[in-house]
Amino acid sequence: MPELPEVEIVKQSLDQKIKLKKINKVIIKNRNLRFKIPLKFEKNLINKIIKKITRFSKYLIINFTDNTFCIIHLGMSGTIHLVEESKKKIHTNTSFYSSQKLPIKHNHIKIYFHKLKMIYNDPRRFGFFKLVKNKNELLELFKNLGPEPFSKLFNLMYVCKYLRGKNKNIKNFLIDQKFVSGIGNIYASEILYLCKIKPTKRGKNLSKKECKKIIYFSRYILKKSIQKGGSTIRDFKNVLGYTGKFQNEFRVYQRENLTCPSKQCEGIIKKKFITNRSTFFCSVCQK
DNA sequence: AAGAGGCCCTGATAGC
DNA sequence: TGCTATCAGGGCCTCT
Repeated sequence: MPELPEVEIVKQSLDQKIKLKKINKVIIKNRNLRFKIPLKFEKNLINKIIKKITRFSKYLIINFTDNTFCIIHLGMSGTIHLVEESKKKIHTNTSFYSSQKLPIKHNHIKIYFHKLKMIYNDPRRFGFFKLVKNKNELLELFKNLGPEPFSKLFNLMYVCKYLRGKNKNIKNFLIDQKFVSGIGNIYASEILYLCKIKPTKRGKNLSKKECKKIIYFSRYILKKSIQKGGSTIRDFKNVLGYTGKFQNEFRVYQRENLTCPSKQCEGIIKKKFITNRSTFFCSVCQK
């Protein structure tokens, strides 16, 4: 469930470890990710040198020195692992399998550098890798995505205007990447809790003050989560490595039937399916 | 055109 | 024990 903060953590660690490295070899075990990996993929990557790793929304972008790019999306279960050539794992990302041990199944892509390899693991195969020829093609791919919460474009006028007259509920707006990009199902519940807004409230019924809160707390939650190394859900091995800590600070997510954490409130956290996605909220203090 | 819902996929878990 | 059903959720696609 990598949302913006988790992808940001992966980006930061990847950038540290593989910047300026040259790709020596690529091995694909399974091409059937969200988008089928073309046969020429390996050949196209060989000898490319990594300039830097950047991120937009939930997308990792490997920038090569020849001004081409490789976009990586982790889908819901994708993880990236870096392994020293001695087969000893030196680093893992933060989402599903923050185990010291490398997962055995579903290691679909292996990219080899000098004394280091990068492994892409993704049991559910909702993620993808895509090579991009130039900056224009990159912009084209992202053109339908709304601004990130941190962007100046995600401002009061934009939010009010976007929600005006809309019947759709605010929770679905928060996870709608055309409205704002980077927020997923977990953080949407957390943001609305801090805003004290009911997830089912229709866009058109939000006051200006509430729109302001949406902006403020979207930024607040994502920033806080990045500071804590993101959230690690279902970390069943629970060992060393780059395990996120923000899941310990969830106020409502997966806290059904617990009391509302707000001091003045004695409500009980409820779970409700909103368009097939679990949503958590306090029915007393969220209006 | 807005919005709802289906679908892709595997693994963990619950219930019988 | 082994079976089946349910849930997890990002994003694309179709249908109304």
